[in-house]
Amino acid sequence: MTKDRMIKEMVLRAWQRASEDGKIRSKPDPDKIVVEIPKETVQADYATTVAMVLARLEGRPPRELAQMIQSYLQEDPRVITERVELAGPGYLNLTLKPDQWRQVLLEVEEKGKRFGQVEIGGGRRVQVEYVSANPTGPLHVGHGRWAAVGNALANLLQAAGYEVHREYYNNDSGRQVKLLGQSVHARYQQLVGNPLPDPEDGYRGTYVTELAQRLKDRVGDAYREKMFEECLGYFTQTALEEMMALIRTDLKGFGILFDSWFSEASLFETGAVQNALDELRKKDYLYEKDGALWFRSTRFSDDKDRVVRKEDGEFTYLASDIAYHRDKLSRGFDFLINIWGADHHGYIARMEAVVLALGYPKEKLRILIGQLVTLVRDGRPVPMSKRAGEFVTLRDVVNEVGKDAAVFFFLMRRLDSHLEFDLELAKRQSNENPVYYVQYAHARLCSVDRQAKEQGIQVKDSGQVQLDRLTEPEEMKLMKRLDAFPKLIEESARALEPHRLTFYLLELAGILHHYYNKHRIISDDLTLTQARLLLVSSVRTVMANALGILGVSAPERMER
RNA sequence: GCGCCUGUAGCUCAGCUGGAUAGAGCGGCAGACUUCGAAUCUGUUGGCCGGGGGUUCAAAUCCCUCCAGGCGCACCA
Repeated sequence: MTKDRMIKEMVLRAWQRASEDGKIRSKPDPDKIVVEIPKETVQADYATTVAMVLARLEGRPPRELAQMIQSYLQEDPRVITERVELAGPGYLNLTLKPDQWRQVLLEVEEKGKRFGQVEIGGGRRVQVEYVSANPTGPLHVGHGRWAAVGNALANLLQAAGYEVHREYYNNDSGRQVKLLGQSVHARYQQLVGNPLPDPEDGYRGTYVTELAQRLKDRVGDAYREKMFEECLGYFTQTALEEMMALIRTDLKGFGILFDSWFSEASLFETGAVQNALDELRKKDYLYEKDGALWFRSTRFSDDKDRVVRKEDGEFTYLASDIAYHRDKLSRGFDFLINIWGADHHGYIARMEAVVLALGYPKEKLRILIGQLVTLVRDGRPVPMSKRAGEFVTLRDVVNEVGKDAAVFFFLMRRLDSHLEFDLELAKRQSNENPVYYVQYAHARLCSVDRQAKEQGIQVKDSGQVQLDRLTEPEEMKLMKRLDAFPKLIEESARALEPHRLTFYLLELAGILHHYYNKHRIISDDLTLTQARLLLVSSVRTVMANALGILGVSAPERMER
């Protein structure tokens, strides 16, 4: 049980007994008890506002009630507190006995990699769909953000006791893919000496030429002078495969793995699109108008109805998206998470309509919208023009700043906050760079460990270590932060906000560096040394666990 | 015009499921290596939490409104 829960139950017992003794009229209500960690200027571990709440219920001054609750808290038979103080307008500030905090070291030692894992998921199954970039161009920086966030979120949910499935939805069908094939076809012709112009609105980046070059390497000039229509299938299919291979390679280089890759084209091949539309038709959610087929999404509070099959007989992407989500929903997940870029937020309403139309509660689908990324170099935004095909790719960024820095930077902001990515900062090897700051802390502790081994210091079994030798304020601070880790996992998972872990890591690293500079871990005092080695070993474990969830490596030494 | 996101220190941002005198990093200024790794640390500087109204014992946090920026508003993906 987490400490704040223990405190909460203490408060509840106090309320209960006050009520039984007739000191107050109101019956204990756990929902009304708030236990929180007070701000740092307050010298206490926990604070509760229960007296202020009671003041309202009882119509009496909060401080008077606080005093009364305080006396009950002090009488509590299961004493884990050292002090209970009354402060401000009616706060009760509780300070735990130091030994309560020291226990966390034994727990970290015992659980190791599993320390921090919680069971709020209860084995429920969640699917996270992220990146899902169109295979018509390389991944750009924004995709990097969704990749980092999606991966970290999946890891986080796993740590919180969910069973997680990661999926990439591949839009390998439709006009855009064909256009890619055509663009590659044109560049291919140019490469083999047939000056065919690029198609109107075609893809123009240098990657198109690269794809054409690969194709040429494979088939020579076999398709020279052939019109696109004659070899449409070959060019489109090959371009698509090459593009997907590039995307997979980039993601792998970024440390992102998926459990499955779902093909949009397969939805047409298996008849899934037709089946999905049939279901909607049966429910009277489809109708014909102006030669097109419409989904009655306004029935579910969308702004307007949406076309699923165009006048020319082609299906819109919405048709396959309906089929895709129907498929996902049918797989029995407890809920689905989609991570989309801000440029797609206009589709939320219609997707929610789809979920409802298919007969599922809206809560089955949680769409997270990520705001866009601005790259900054030397204090100036890096211009990105997709039109000219001159955007900075994810690969460029990873090559420049490294995988760990990129992932960490993508996770340094709340998802719905715009992200300014400073390339120079991400590369800097100093304390200004947050990712190095954290990794260095971990490496430093590994170094201490090596040092201890070299000096032949006997590492005792954690149960044998004299924990009460740990008395410095910095040591208490470290143990308190370690203790907070499982709760952090729980809250971050609940809020679907992996970025909280980066802030936690920065804070923990800060306390550690401070501690390291002020106190020597290895000294002549053997029992103290052993206690401190256990402490820093726990810090190291927790840092590694948190970094692991983020998808950032925890190096044992830093390259110098 | 409508919708979503954002607006907090010079800069980049936490805090937003309401709680005490609003935090961090960077920058600026002044310091610390004979030390287990100085890729580190210490001190200091810095705020009408975009403006206005409301709800509450209590508002950066919730509601309304206005202003500013980003992104959307397709029979494109």
